[in-house]
Amino acid sequence: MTLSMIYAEVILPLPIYSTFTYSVPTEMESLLSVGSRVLVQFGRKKFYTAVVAAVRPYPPADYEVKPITAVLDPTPIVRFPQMKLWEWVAEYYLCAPGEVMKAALPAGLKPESETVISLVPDFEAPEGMKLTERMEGVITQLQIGKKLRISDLESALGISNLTPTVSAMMELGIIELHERVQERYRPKKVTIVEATFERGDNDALHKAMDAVSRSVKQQNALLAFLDLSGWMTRGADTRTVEKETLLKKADISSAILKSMADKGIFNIVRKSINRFTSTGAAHGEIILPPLSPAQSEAEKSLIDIFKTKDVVLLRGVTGSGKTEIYSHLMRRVLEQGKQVLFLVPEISLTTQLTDRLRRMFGDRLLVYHSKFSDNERTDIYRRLLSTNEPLIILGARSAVFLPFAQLGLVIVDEEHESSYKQYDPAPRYNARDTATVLASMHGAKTLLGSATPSIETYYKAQEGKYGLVELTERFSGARLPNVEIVDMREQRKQKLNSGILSKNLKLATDKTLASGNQAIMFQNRRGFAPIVVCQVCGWTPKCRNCDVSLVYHKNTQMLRCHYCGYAEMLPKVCPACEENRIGVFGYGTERIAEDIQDRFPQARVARMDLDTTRNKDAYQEIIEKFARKDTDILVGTQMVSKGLDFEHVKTVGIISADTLLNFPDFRSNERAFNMMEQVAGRAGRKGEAGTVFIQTSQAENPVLDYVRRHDYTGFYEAELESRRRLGYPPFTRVINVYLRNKDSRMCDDAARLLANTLRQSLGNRILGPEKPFVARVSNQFIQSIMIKIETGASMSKIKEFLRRIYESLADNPAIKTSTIYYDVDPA
DNA sequence: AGCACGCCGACT
DNA sequence: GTCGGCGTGCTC
Repeated sequence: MTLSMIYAEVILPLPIYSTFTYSVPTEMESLLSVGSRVLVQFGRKKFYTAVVAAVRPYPPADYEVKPITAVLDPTPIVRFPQMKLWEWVAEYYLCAPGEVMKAALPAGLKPESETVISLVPDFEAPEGMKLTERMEGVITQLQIGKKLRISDLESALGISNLTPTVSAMMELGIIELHERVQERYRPKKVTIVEATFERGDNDALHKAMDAVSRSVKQQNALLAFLDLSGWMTRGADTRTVEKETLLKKADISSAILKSMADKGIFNIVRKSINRFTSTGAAHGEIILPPLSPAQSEAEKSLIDIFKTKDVVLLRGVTGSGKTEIYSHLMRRVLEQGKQVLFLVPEISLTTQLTDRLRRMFGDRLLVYHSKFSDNERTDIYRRLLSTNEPLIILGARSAVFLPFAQLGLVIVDEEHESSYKQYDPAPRYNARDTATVLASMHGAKTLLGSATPSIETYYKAQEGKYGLVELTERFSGARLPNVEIVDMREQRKQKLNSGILSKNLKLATDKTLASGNQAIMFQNRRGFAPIVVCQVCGWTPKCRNCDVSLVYHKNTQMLRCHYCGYAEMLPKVCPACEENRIGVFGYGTERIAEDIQDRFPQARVARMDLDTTRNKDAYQEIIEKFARKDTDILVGTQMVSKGLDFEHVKTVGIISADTLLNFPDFRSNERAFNMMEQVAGRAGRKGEAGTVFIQTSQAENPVLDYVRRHDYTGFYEAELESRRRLGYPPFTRVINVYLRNKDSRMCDDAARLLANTLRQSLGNRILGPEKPFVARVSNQFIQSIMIKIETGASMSKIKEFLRRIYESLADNPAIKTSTIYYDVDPA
């Protein structure tokens, strides 16, 4: 060990609350810095990709270190402000740095080693060596498969733990192990068609023309090629066209190109797209539709307020045209040569929005979300890493972790959306709040947009911490929908309703359909019937893994758990009493769609929920069909409430508001108000106002009246007062502590002990423990404790405090066997 | 998270 | 007696 040796502290993609130190071999020193990706051996055999968090000139005092195996990239893959953001997330959301790393990097940048097993080439068994049945099995498999992972062997042999067998066989010298590190990322390859002659070589071109004169298809191909390559118009470097594009344009098969290649007109080559260099995207003027006077005034105020505030809330009623304002701001930022992060909830990343932005910003727009393949995400990551050019990144939650070079603006649309909060797995971060931190690290501004801002955000705006701009009118004179609260108790008493439909909603829908318009029916529950019960003995089916009732799905005749996905057949007779009297009650979207079809036999009814949008394009298809007016009535869950623009929707029915209003947590009112206001916003976005019918059996609930009057501020004030009284956010910060144990008793004990200990120092800031709504998931029992902390308290002190408490209890068997995790600022 | 090590019950 | 299950602790 030389004196000049340096040491790297690295983050491993594991849920471990510390970094690990490795020595840096001298030949790697110049290649490595903070943010570098390295390969390290961790434990006896595993290799992981790690990221260098710090470099130090001295070794750790109390243990030996291993050397770094390899530096994986010539330059760091985590930029400096990004690394700062990782640290902030780990600190604030009480999670391990490795968990942040996992969320932040696309899988293509995190190769892991896998152990593969093979037979020792010329192994000869000594006389009388007896092998176990398992060993024989392993040998047979390896003779077929040559090199296999342990997990492959386990699944092939149907055995769960082969490790001891494998070690024994190693001892005997029958098999050997290898570590195989695989970079999963494959650069994208395209097939290119290239002219064999130079541009300007007209002789050659004419020769080619002659050569194809006897085939119409080949002529088409050549003409299409000249057109696509801009042969006559563009610069001299245009000798190539993507094969795929050419085939489409000329409407030919690849056999045609093949024969032209044989004639020596084209070369056909496979080539990996070089995306590590700039594509020279940012050229040309950005043309945007002009803003209305109200929008343009809002834009002016935004720019003005940004001079003094880093974060501004834009509250604009649905249909007030926030997207146009965003576009104009984004253009300004691009023109300053800076980048924009445009965050939207996952579900809003439909082509409706992407297409619109694409038309405005062309290839200055990059889209990033979880439906993309990992290779595509890795591409975008590397692309950003390699460039400083002004770009807009439109993305869902995880886009906050991309390697921005110089961010000028962050926009968080629908900032109140709870899907910005990740719950499982860790890091349990809120992308909206993380994005404002990211912006401040870049010295950039943040714009939060919503029609119904979260209570926390609006409070900060009221307090002057954030700026505030409000748009109270809908764009182009559209009016806010009328809202009618329908008391279903009254309907039933007077027998006005037909099943789930009140008379009011039924009549309005009839009228809407008759006038050639459309309706949306909302129900916040999927499946056919959420309640299944034996009418003789009261038996009801439960999930075998989770503590919830199963929901009946009619089209598959299955009972499903909506938490873990477990499914079983609906039994013919009750398993408890063997009577044939199992009844199904309540309404999910599946049943509502069926009912609606019965009531409006002439209407074309479609359903949109998790079950009908499982495959990749289904969501898009349902929306497009509805937009084309090929569907008259759309029945769906909250999916129908998200940013869809349909001008012919005249009637919206909220089939039952009751389930929305009865959630047992402090955000229940807020969620209900937002949800109903969003759904209502789907009605009458152009021209005359639509009507929204809210059916409920608690018509007197004040939340409904605020929705009826579209009175956000009234709702806000009432809700804020109740939060103040009960000590909930924004007056405190909530941290939920969860304990998980596979033994129900142990779980209870550990939770009680932890809660009592916390209570000793924090008193009535501690609530619980209690069983969460779903108290058992995947065979693990869960308990939760709520901590309400003063808003000013420092996170590092809280973290330290929780760690101390845990240490003091670590010897307790119930605590020791429980998994404890935290959810900071739960959604 | 893996993975090794060490302690207990059900089989040749 | 051994094989193979599972609980516990460590990894730079």
